[in-house]
Amino acid sequence: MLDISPVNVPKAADVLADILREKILEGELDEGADLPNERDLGVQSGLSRASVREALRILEGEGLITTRLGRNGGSAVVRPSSATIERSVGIFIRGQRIRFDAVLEARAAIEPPSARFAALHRTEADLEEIRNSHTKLELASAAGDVSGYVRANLDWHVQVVRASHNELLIAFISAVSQSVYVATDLEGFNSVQVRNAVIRAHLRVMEAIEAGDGDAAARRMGRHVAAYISDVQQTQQTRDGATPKEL
Amino acid sequence: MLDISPVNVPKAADVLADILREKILEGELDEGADLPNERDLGVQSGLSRASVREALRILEGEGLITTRLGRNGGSAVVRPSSATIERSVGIFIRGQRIRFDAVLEARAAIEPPSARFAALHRTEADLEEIRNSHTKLELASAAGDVSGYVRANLDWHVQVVRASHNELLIAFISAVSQSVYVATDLEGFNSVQVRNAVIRAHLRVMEAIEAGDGDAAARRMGRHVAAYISDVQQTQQTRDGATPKEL
DNA sequence: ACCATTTAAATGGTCTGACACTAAAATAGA
DNA sequence: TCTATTTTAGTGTCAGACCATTTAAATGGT
Repeated sequence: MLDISPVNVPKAADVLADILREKILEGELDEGADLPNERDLGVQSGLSRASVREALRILEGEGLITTRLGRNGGSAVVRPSSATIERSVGIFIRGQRIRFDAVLEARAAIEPPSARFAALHRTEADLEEIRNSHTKLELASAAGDVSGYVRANLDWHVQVVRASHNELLIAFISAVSQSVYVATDLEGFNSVQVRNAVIRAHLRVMEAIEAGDGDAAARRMGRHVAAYISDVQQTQQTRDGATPKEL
Repeated sequence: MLDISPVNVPKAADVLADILREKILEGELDEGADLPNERDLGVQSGLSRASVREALRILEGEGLITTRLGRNGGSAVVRPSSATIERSVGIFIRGQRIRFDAVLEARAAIEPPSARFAALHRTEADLEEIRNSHTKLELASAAGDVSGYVRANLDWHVQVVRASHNELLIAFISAVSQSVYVATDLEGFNSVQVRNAVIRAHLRVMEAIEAGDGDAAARRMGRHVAAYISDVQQTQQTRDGATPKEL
């Protein structure tokens, strides 16, 4: 007797989405190119408009197209940005109940090597951005604006990684930072000592990046994030005992 | 006169998807829970079945639900896995034309600290998995099966990161490895010397992980990936001149 | 009573056709 | 020429039907 393995029946919308995705990623449709309107796509593909719409919605979810309303509307190809990664990482963290510690650990893993690359590849414009973020940080700290301080802090770290000019690391750090921000307990950073220590650490890292000293940048960033993590952990323990924090 | 900024009109499907997503991530609907069928969801939400389906398709794309056909079918909540991250990273790399160098650089950044965590957190089962992967690597290398060798090599690296027990780092490395594999030039590993050097490096890393020596694991892994990258770059240069490789 | 077979129900997948809404372009009016 | 209006090309949404698939229930044979 014939032994047929379970045949996979792909859905019409998936098939169309696969075809269009490949055309986009292959470069046959480059950025800004308009796709045919939904009715035409239906006629061309032999599918109903409903299926075509589902396919387009898939691609939109993947960040490959945007769809505009009204005359001259329709779907146009866009470059997938790190936003897609950030979204999926955010969902992953929340959905898997990744422990906050693990998120910080990932940050601690990525940032020192990123700082090294930043020291090696940074441009003058990059330094400018990093200094700007640091200035905001100092201002917020002096003003006692804890929320602004936390935001500026995260932004500084993202800017440093940006200077590495490695788009993947930038995307990862952005994704992780997003989640760090929503979970960071603002009260933990009310201490002036902690804030001042952070500022001093940032200055040392910036010096190394400016000097193009990759080893020093990585080493100092490593110490800085390690100190940050132990601060966070201490704050958590004094506040709510041994309860492991979840996102 | 009143000055109203352009109001954002969310689409029906997006609104419903937002609501359901929040219920899922909040834990109100936990893993395995069945959503109402599409018709009921339509009645409950006051939307048409088409809009409901679009909402469900969004959630499916985010890896939050799966949908089964037939009687007792329907949509059920699932835990978002790293597969979602892998997909978005893959699309990002291809869509942004991230240079192969940058992908390798990201790997080089993530793996050494991951190896450190692996040394600190690995279990006996982890060691077993790593050793298994390494055995496959040696067999493929001895048999001259270059494709199998490359696959086993990537698998070994993923297993090491797995031993770190940090789900985020695992997801990142899996995502990146996926892309490394499809872009790896097999011919670069035709050299027996290169393959043997890799095997020796793996052995040294494994020793450190087994011994729980985080510093050594990170250091050795760092040297290993650096050597790997310079091998790849040399192969590329001797073959096709200065053409930068894209994914 | 037990097992194999057939039937029916539940549910997602797809199609058709219509109308509503939006935003840009064409047109008309001053 | 400039502004207000109308047209129009497109997506957004809906309603309803039918198809396809899976499984539970009914049926029947032993």
